[in-house]
Amino acid sequence: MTFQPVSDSSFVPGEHSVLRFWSQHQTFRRLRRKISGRKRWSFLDGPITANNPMGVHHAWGRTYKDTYQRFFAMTGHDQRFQNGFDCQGLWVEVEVEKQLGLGTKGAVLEYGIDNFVNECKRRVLRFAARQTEQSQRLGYWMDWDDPDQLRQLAEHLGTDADVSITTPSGKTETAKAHQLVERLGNPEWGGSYFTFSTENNETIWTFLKKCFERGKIYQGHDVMPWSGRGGSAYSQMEIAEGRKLTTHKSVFVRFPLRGRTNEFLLVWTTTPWTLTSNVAAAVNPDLDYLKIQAKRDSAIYYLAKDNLNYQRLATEFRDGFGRPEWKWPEGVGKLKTIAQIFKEQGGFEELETLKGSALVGLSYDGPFDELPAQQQPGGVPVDENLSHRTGAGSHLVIDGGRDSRGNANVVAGEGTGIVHVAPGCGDIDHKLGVSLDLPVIAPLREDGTYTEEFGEFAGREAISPETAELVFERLREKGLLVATEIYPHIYPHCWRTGDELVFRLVDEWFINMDWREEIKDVTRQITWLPDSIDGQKRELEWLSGMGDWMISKKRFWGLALPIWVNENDPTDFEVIGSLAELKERAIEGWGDFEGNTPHRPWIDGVIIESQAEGREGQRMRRIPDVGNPWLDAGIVPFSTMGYNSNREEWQKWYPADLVTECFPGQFRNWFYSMLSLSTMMRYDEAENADDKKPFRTLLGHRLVQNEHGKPMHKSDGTAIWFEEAAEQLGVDTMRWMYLAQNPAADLRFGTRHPDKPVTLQTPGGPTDKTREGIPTCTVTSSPADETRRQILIPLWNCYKFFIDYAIADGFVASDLLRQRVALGSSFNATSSATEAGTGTSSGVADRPEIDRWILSNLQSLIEVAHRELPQYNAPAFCAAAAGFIDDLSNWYIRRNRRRFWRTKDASDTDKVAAYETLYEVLVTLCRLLAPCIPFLTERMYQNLIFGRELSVESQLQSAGTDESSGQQFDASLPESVHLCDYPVAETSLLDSALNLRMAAAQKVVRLGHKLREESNLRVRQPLAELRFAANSVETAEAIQQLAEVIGEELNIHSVARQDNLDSLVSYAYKPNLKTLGPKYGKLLNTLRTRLPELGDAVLAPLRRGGNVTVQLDGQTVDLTPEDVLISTEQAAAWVCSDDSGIQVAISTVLTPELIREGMSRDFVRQVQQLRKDAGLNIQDRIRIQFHASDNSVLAMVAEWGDYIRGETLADSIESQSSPGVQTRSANVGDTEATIWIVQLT
RNA sequence: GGGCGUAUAGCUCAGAUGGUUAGAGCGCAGCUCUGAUAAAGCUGAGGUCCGUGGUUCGAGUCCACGUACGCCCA
Repeated sequence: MTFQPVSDSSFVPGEHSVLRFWSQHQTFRRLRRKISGRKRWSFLDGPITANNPMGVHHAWGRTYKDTYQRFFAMTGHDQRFQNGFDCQGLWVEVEVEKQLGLGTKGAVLEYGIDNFVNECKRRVLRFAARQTEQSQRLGYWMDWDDPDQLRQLAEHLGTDADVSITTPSGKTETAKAHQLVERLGNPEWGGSYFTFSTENNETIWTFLKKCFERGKIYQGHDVMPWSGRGGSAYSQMEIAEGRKLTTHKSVFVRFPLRGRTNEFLLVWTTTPWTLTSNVAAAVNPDLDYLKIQAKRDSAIYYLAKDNLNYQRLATEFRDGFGRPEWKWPEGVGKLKTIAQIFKEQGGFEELETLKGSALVGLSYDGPFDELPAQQQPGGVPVDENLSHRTGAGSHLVIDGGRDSRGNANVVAGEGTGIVHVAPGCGDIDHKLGVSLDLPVIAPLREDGTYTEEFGEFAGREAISPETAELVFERLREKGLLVATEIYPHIYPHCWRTGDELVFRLVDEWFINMDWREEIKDVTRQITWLPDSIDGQKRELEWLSGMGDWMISKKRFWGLALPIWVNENDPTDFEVIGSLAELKERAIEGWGDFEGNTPHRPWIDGVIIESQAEGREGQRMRRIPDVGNPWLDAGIVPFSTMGYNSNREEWQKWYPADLVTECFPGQFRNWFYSMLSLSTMMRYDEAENADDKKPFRTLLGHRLVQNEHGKPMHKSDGTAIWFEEAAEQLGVDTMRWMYLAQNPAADLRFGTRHPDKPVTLQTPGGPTDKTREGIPTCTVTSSPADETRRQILIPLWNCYKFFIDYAIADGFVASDLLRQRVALGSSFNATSSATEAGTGTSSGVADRPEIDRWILSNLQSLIEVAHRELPQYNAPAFCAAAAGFIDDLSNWYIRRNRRRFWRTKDASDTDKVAAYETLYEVLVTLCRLLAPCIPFLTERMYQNLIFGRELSVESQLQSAGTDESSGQQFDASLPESVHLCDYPVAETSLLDSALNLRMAAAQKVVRLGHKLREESNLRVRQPLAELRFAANSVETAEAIQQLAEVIGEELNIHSVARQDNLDSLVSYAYKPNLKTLGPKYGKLLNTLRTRLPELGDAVLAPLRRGGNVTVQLDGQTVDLTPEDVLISTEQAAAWVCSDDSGIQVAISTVLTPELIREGMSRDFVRQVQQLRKDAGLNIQDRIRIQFHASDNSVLAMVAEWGDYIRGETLADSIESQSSPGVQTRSANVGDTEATIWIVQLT
């Protein structure tokens, strides 16, 4: 077998050819066959939302997922390789609404829920196909569905046509599209799981049924953040994600006190529309309030004393609102103090101070008491229990009370200290109202407009500015308006549509989470990585503080919540646990439903009968709500592993060994939902919390940011699409970046330049826009450049170096050698091969020290891999691998180049040892790095083992023909690096003493380079002698053994060991504070100044390991060698330096001989550059011609001609009287010469 | 308002258990090396280790208070 020549790295086209290779050779399928039936390693994929194409932020987690799966496959673990798609929920609806131009819930109803839901399914299938293709480009090996088939299914959804598909497992299935779609991902078919599958939805029913059996499901009424256009309430977690800085027109309004003439409560609000629903006014009884009188109309106002001159939002005006992007809005003035507002209106006078408690109990006239809503007994909607009260009749000053932590709800500062309370419009307001039996006035319908009880406001949209203006207008007419202003604040917005949220009274369904302690116990059983972010603590904190879980949403596309309610009695409801149970209970509608998926609208028509005592036979109808999508994702540890369909199989894979996701947010989303659902699912099956955990280890990682550490946004074109990065940076590069990154820190990935469009060379040909039609743009990334420069290119060049010389030299890897390096030493076949020798003339033990050194380092790296990767610590492995590549490139190969250059000689065992060592290192390194950078390692492996180059060119040539034609491949060797076993360290090759020896030599070299630099002696100038001494015999011997290597590297003729450098250097002494401190305490300061003064005369014995006793300030001080730090200072004609016990001196004397030798090196160097510039091959021969006016050059050539010819493969060197045409003027020593070469054919 | 965390070179960050002249990578400047390298090596400039007190022979490190920023919760 011969190696194929290697050109430059061409990472991206190389990746394309590897993808083709894997596909043609079905490499992944073979891997699965190889590990089938082995011990299991269970990975559970967190579903990716199949609603948009992937960006680079998705690729981080997917790189972890792929790398660890590949690692565990190579270490012989069977796996499921199942990807997941998150399919249901509002995020899909929002996109589909946009796509169809449906702005409101009403528009959706008009379009038809069935059409709408089918469109949602189609969107999911199309983006699942898209993300599948993107994932494949990343090299992510999963049991993927055929993307084209997913698109085909999308096309046929909603039609009656039969569709045929071939499943990933190879089965052919024919049915209507929706019937195939609902079964995607089932164990018999294989492929990704889809959370819209019937299995997934039905398993959530199982969960909800268990909740119901434990009495945890209830219907609640609450004031919830609500989006009018979205027509939906929001959970706490969603609000936190949607906060934005905005401005509102806020208003100071006055409420006339009943029974007092011209006296008012001064009230302030940022939501004028809620004034229509005012019921009460809250004060803090402990706070001081002022009574002031306005000069203009002699009106008397009450307000909190501290608020009168309070600089409202002063810090925000200066510093913004807590995030960089939340600066004070331009064009909005600084806020006025209340005092200033009154001054501008004619001035005021302070009358008296009183406690808030003095105000409690006063009644007042509301601003909109004429509205029917204010007049309606029991409030809006009517509460029968409060039918004796109306809103208008309840206007009292109340105590604002305290929150759960004991803080007052009403505080001084912003506002007036008197808070307008509308229990139908606010969360705290609602709680207050409930506690005081105040009637609730809820003004808004689902679409965010006023109900009919609100007079002229009826039908108006609450959040529209016109509504606010109408409120101001009416207040003005009534003489209640004091002032308005533009007020910036952080306000909740819909996290998807960006609309402002309002607070609205709604009926929703909840899970009572009073079993949180059970979940916390389960949480404690799990390993949370990385350590530094305290994931377990964060999760426990969330679980401690979380409220009940609102699981319903008044939407269309999602889990059909299996809650059936008695049409006559809303308190009579039941949760159905399976479709079988539903079928049994159904009295109406089952026939129409059967054959459809359990989604709206099809399931909505199924009616069952109540079995409640006294209600038997009454009709029950499903609530129209759909479920919270985190239920969909949280159930996957059960649904995807066959909990309901094949319990035995499920037990094999549960719990998962690993889940990994981007963690900000997931503590209250996916992690939370999985923990909760698993705890409930297992409550009646397992005793110990440990048996309930859905996964053993969680690996979280932070966010991908742009290069400046700022978030990337789709909206401003700074978010990088996956293919933009993949085709410009290369996915091996990206993968290394992700893997080497500390998962606890944001990754500053790179920058997209929206103003610089670029054509991408994709595997499918050139393209200048994404599939969605977005122009593709230039992406720059300095971490990617760095990764390529420091890792991938050096690795590639090590490989190219080997191949170049192996070809030039005719080195052929023997079958035995190939077997040994490809199969690894854990195989019997190989160990015998090792014993029998590998066709080489030397075993490892006989190879030079530097060969054994790199092989020893290789074994260390293997050990690091086996230690770190099972602990999911890729950064530690990557760091070690980077160090190894650096050692290989900048020390091993750099120091050994000459061994490869030597002319051909079959008996040159040292040269063979060099080739075999480098060959073994390269192949083993490929196997080690294969899980991390699967493309590059595959290309290298194919050539190193099979002499097959996966280049673009060879792909083009072989297109249409059998790729392997003309090549014989050894079937006994793994066909792909990914079918190899992961390397196991050969402990007999580990030699830590050797590592220390080499480290000492490298230290000497570093010192030598430093000395040359300091004394301005370039390396090409040979020097006569280096002397060294060390503080231990071992170190000195180590350096001595590597003296030749050191001399070569430093270009110094003699490297000589000395007992000491006394004759060349003087010594400086310093106390070692660390050892002396504890012994002498306060004497240390004296010691510090006096000890160096004692000098070599007194302290010399310390250098030879002896002790010294001295008198200082009348105290006896015993010094051991450890107590003193010794450094060197230089003497004449030598320069010296030292580092951790090693001392080095270099002779700086330049003799004429040395100078001529240096000139010869310069001369060679110039010729080599000429060879390179002329593009000569390494074995091409030349003739050298030169012209020099200085005789010293001629003298040098006369002396060193043989050397120059040997180094440069020159047949002759000829001095010319004048410069030639193509010449190079070059410095040779201190003089100049012009040199040119002629190639010999 | 509560809890947690962070503050070290122009940028990004290391700096168990207190110890002498506080490091690395990137960037910058210079030098060197190169028959694999888009490289690499070396040297240099660049630091009130957020501030103030304290403990100690000795504090970037431990303690207290303050300041700024981040995250979580309310």
